[in-house]
Amino acid sequence: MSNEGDAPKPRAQRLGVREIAKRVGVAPMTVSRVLSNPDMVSPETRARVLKAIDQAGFVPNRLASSMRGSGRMIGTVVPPLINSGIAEQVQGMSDECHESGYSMLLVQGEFTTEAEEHSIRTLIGWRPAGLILQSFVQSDAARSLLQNGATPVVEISEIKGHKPIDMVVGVSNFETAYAMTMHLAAKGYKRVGFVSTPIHGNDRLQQRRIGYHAALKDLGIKDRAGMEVEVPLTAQGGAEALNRLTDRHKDIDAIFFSSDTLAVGAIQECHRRGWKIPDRIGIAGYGDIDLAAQLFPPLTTVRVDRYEMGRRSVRVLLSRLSGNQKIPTITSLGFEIVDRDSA
Amino acid sequence: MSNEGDAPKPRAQRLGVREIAKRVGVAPMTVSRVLSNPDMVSPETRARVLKAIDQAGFVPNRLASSMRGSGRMIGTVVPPLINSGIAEQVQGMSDECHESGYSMLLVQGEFTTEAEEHSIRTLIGWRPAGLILQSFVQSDAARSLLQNGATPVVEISEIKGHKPIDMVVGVSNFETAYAMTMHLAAKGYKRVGFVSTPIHGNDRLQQRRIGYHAALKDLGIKDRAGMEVEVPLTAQGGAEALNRLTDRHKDIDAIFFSSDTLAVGAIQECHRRGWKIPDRIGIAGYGDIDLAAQLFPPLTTVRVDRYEMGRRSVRVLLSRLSGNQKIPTITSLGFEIVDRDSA
DNA sequence: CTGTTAGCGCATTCAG
DNA sequence: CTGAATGCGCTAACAG
Repeated sequence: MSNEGDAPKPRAQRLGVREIAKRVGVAPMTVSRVLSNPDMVSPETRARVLKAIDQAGFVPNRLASSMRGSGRMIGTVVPPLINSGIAEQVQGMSDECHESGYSMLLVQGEFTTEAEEHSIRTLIGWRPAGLILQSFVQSDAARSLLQNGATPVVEISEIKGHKPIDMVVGVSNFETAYAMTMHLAAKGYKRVGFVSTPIHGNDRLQQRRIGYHAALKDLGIKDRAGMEVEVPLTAQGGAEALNRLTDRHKDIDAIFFSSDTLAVGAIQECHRRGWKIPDRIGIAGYGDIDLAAQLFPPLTTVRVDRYEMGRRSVRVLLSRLSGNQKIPTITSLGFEIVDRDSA
Repeated sequence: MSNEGDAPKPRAQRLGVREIAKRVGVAPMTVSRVLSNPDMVSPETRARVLKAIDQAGFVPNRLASSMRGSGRMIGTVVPPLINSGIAEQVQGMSDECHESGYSMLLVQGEFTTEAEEHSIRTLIGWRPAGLILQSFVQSDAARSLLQNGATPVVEISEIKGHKPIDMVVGVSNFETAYAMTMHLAAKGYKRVGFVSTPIHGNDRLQQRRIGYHAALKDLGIKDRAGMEVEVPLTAQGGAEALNRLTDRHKDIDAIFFSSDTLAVGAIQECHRRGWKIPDRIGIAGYGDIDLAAQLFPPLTTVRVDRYEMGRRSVRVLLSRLSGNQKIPTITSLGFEIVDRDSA
């Protein structure tokens, strides 16, 4: 029933290091070395192996390599990509990964405890060399998953008051919002509203809100009810926020939006109403998206280099992977208040 | 030197199906079954295994599973995410993957032959269950990589005149551009310019351009020199295109932008100049991004459901993976000319 | 329903 | 510089 003795074991000639080795007349190990440590192989042998690989159209199996410890994959969980400026970060991460020969496993997660934990489990299942998280790790289950494992973790997160799991890259959202609120005050605005997208579970937004309040307090401005709203992350959300806020308080003179997308929507709404910006109302955003400078009127906003944040997070991770333990646990990128015409 | 006889083989108790099995007192295979075919295991055994897994915080190694043939990873190569509407597609793909228990390996590629080939090689190295490509596969090397392999491939691509590698999901960019050009003509515009982002290597953009020309021809409008420009995919690019086109031809009365991002930029430029839209010039976009409807004035554009395209491509792929061979090779999604006020 | 055997393709030893 | 043996963790395939 089984073919042991005579049949030449007709196993389909699967294309692998073994097969290539056979064709060239060397040991599989030699082929493997050509792939990962070319210098350990003599130039001639190497050339012959390379040629065979090319002719066969052989693409080494990365899964197998990874199982032996040298995985070149990094996993990341990010918030929804649309309208959020996250796309820039992902681009930065992707570029940096690519240049270093890493692949990127991407999971999108919402800001809920269960979703977060599930995403992290999924990623860990693939035994990535490292993890980059943009969700605020809340659940204890998730934290312990991460801390037990030997997988390095970079959180792209709020810098302030955060107990890092491992490494953190980010900006102080508190500072940025504080700075923008102060900036608006310095420009003469007295009654500044604040608009955010859903804050729950997002430490960055939370800190922006706190920064806004801290600035008001330091300015000696009393909190008034109804100066804040929460809307979906869409241009329409921005318009809606403008409407709600200005309905409640006719005297509101500026609004600080926690996202440029929102601010852009609000500005369109002002055009629709025939309101002059910044005369009738000042509008400030957050993120400095591509459109911000081009907008009419140009948008005053907080510039955070999202692309660089993405790149940096990967770099920090890879640096740790290459055995460098001298890496600071926290990397804070700068920010800039970009003063344009909208406020 | 080696411990064979007496030493209890002190292999670090790695956490794996084996270890879990030992703790529960079953065979590794049973644990494996609990993981992938729970129904094949008796409820009690299953419960005990699940409990042990949970207590140990065990996350099964997906690399190992994948090597045995049941990989749940799909690979994708996409153009740059920023400003392109690709983010929506990625979101759709991600959501659909997630719901089906798949993970997504993401590679960003530029539209060059080498980059494309490199990206595809990288992806194939991970032996994904399937591939979704948004680059126009040009190089023969890449095509053969794809065709030899047994990996199902979905191309999100132009529908028209495309020789598919395997499956195709997309819209007819030709038709969309043709329809929009006709639409503009029907609204009375006589001299319509065309603006695109760099077209080279991007079959979708190529087809939009061809569609535009075909419509002009059918309308009996002669091609005039200088009615087209190519600019970077930024709002500023859109403004620049407007400037260049209106400098060349004072009498141009509408511009069809191959991307909403461009159109938005152009509209801002009009505001800056004090030009009324659509009186002084009509502006049409492509994509119907979130902002389009909210813009002042609202943007006339081509609506293509990018999110759905992403979802659909994954669904088509998974359907093929589950053995369904009756899948049509081409899936064409619809489009819609959204007539708003900007043209 | 459960267990046994065998091996996916590569790379880490260690020995030439 | 090259090779042989061994196993990463899991799951088909086949018994029982």
